[in-house]
Amino acid sequence: MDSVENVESTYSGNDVEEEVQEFWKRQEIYRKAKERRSGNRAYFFVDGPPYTTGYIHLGTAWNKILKDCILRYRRLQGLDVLDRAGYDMHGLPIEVKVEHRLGFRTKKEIEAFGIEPFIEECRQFALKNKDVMSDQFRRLGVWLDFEDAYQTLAPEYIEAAWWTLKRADEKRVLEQGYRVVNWCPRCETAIADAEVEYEDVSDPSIFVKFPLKGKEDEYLVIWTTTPWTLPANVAVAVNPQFVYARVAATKEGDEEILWMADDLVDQVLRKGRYSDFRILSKVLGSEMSGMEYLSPLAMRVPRQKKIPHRVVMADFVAMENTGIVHIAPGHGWEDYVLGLKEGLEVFCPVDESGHFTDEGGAYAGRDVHEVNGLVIADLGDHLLARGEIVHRYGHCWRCKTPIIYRATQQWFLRVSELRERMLEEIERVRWFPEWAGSARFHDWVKEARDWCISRQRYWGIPIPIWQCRSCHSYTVFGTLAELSEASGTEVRDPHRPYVDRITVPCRCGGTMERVQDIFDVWFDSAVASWATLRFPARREEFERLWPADFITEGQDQTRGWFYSQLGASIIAFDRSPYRSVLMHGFALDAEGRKMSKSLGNMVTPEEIISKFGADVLRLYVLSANAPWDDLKFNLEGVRTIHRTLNVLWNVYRFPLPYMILDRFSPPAMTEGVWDCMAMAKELPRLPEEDRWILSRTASLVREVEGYMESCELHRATRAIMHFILEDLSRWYIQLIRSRMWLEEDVPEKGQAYRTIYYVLRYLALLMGPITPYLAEKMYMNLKMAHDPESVHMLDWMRPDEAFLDPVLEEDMEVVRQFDDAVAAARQTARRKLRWPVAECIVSTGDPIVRRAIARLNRICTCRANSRRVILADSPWEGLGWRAIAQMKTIGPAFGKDAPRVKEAIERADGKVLREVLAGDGATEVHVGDTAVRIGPAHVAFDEVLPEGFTSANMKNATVYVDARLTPELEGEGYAREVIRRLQEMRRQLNLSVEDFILADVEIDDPRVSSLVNDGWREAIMREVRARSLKILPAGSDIMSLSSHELQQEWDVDDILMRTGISRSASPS
RNA sequence: GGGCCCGUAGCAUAGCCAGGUGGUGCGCCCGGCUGAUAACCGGGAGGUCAUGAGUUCGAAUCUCAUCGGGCCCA
Repeated sequence: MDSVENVESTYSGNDVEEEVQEFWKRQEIYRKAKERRSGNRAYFFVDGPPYTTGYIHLGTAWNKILKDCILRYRRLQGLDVLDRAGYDMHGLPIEVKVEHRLGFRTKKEIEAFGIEPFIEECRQFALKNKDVMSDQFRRLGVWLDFEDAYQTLAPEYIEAAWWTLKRADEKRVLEQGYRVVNWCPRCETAIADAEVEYEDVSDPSIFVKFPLKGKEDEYLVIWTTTPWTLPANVAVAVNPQFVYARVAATKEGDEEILWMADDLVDQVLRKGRYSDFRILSKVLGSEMSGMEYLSPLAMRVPRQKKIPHRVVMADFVAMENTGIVHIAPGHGWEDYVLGLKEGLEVFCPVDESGHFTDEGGAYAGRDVHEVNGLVIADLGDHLLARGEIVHRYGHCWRCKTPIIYRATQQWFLRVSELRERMLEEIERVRWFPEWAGSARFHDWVKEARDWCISRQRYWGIPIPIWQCRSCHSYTVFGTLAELSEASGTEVRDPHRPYVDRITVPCRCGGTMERVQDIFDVWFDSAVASWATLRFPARREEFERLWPADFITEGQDQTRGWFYSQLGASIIAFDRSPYRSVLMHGFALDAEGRKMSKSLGNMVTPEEIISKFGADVLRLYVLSANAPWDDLKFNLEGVRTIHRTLNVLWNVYRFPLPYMILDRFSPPAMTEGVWDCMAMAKELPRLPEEDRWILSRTASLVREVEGYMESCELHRATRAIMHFILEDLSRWYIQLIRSRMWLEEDVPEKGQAYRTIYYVLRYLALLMGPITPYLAEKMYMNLKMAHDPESVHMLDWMRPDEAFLDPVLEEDMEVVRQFDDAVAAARQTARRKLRWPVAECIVSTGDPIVRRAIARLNRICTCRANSRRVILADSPWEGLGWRAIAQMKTIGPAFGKDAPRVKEAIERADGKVLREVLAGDGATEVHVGDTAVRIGPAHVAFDEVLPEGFTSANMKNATVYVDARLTPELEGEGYAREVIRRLQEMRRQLNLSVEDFILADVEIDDPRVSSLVNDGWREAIMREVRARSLKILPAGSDIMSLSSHELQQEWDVDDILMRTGISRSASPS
């Protein structure tokens, strides 16, 4: 494998990414990876289109990373993945941005500027941002088709929306109606429920007296936070179930009669500062039906004089405020519905811009917010109380203007009629997590209201309805061709204002013109699943692929894209447009708060990438938590991930120099193609640690597969990281280091090369979907000449069953615990790992521990740096015991002799006493001249370690370490101290692995010097690759030291050592 | 006010569905290793499992209520 190269000593995500990006681009890897799967079983993914506002935030990045990870995985599995990216490019947000840029504040300014130049500005804005965002996504390593992204502004896309509306009309769910809608007075348009954002605001909170018709000083008391809607009042509602009181209330000597809910009398009158009251009578709400009253604003709003105000029944009236609700069907949804039921007049004296019309009488021309104050003033004595209230109020999602409710003429889709079908379809979809569908989405759809799809704006898909000026009949055009044919005009660009100019002759002889409205922008993305297949212009792909196999978006899209798509799809095809959905969480800051510009806690993907690289960001967001939980961004967590990838980098580069030195070549099937099956053949001959890591690898692949199937990406990534850190870095690599250093060409070295090569190839494959750059970089260096060009072109391979060895994995786990226990026992003994010990005893009754320690004894001995590792029963017979008198039982039993019994017990040989008690159950001790009988209850025993031993516990066993030194052990200990210093100096001279040196050592202790020299000189020379070495007591040969290139002094456990080394000139 | 989700050491997370000794990582303290080396490893301290009540022999886990956070709605 002469292609393997050494790599930089530290992992730099950005360097790797730059190189890999360059490779992908030069070799057109993305195209090739797709082509490789072309024609295979299809996997149809639909990208939820981000809105083209120009920057991506952490949540957007997370969203695309999730998509990319899953799609890369599917592609490795051989599926032909349809991965067209998409962009949402119409709508109010862009209009608002462009308005800001042009300095406009009203629609009139836009009209004056001209719709044509205005929408062209919008188009340019969207197109530019689309490209910026695509570049940002690419940098994240996201492989979606950005070249051919679907764009909601494209004519073919617009056609899909038109076609869908035509279906709605055919199915008779399209309706034109006069209804109350959310209205933004700044944007002068209806907005959808989904476009309303709720924020806390302070509003007036007023209690108003409505005079009863034909009565003197008798009133119904209502409460409202929108005084400006009082000029449009036509009724009040009471709850038929509630008890209402007729109260005589006194204030400043005057008495008046007030009606309100009985339970609320106290608090209302307190607010109105009444000094006294008495209840005259009580009635049920239902009995108040039909009572008539007058508007207190009749003098200001002439229209009010003609309105027959009355009391109506409504179940939605709550026991709050006064229990009587002011009803203005022109300005409230519930009011409007109630009005329909009761046949109330819909009075709406407010225009598009939120100003009162002439019908508003004294308020004509005034803004609603201004009218709030005027109304309060005009109410005069009819104002019972006033205050301020902070409550949630709806605002326009784009311009943040408080919305108002207005009754207007709009186009609707009667979604409420489709509710049952939608609920049925939800159950057929596979949801991740399950409750996203069964609970959350289900509950939302259950409440679904009709969808107002018309907007009185410019930048959007024009509603393809042409209506006759004379007879008012209308036609919905489903395609551009239909429109061309009917109008005799070629449709170049189906946007406003171009399509507005097209007229169609009506059957009645009149002329049809397009209705002025454009679509709600949510309707654009609602048709994405077929628009992205270029339906209806093309049918073949639609027939073959639709509905989508998978989509994934944030939890906010429950009411957004999950919903709009389902609604549109039920209308168009009567079935769900997606088969499975992963609902992911929101990106929050480290405190769990929403990221927002105003809070200043935004974290941009760029800042993370520039510091750590895209792979680190990817692995972080994928592993930090379950996809459906909110992501609490934590920089420390990102750093930890970076460290993990650095460990992977070290693991990967560790064997490379040795492989290069030995000209290692992986087993090949045919010339230059790796034979991944070869490993299985030599499996029985491999050392245990190799078979173990191969088993772990096989287990890991299975584990990852399972987690990927259930979208548990956090578990998949954590399993991989655990493997890298625990199994590979902290264990396997440690076990095979010495095998890598072997000079001779021995079989176990080749086996180690082949094994680690195999593991790294698999790891690169597994990590392809997660860290596509690093995986590619590893693969580029490891692959053989005729292997697939890219790690992303490999086929998912599941290792042979034969590799799985659960017993071996279990045994190795025991050994790792043993290893930890030995380290702990050594720490107690203050015996460094470098120093050998004579013996480790594993005392246990557990058959698994016994099996493991026996079978993997070679590894135990080596890891423990012990001459022997042996098994012993539990408790270990080498232990001593100290008898401890149990005064709780001795006291009552022996009375005043107790202290002397205690003394006798503790004087006895604990070990003997214990054996006797265990055997006979009782024995005698001598107290003075008499012998007394004692039993097990009177004595407890403490372990006593033999001199020089320490111990530590592991699971189901105790490890005893004999840390006593012998001259032989001491010699090796010091020898290893010498080796370590000479190696350190080699490093300082920057020598490479194969260089030789000349070395000399002076030890300031004649005994130690001769111990090391006599037994270990040759071994030291071998280890440090020395051609010559003198080991002498201090002062014997200073000249030899001073001649060296590098000299150093060391303090080794209070013994002074001087060392000197030089490069050996002779070639190796 | 309603629906869904979340709350476990300084921080982040596992365990919860199927009740029985609360794991892990980072950080911190102490030590080790040194041919992966501006790395790596071991040990230790650190927890009212948000709060309160209930079910149970036994609750982080099941139930209810409350508090805090998130998304969505009214």
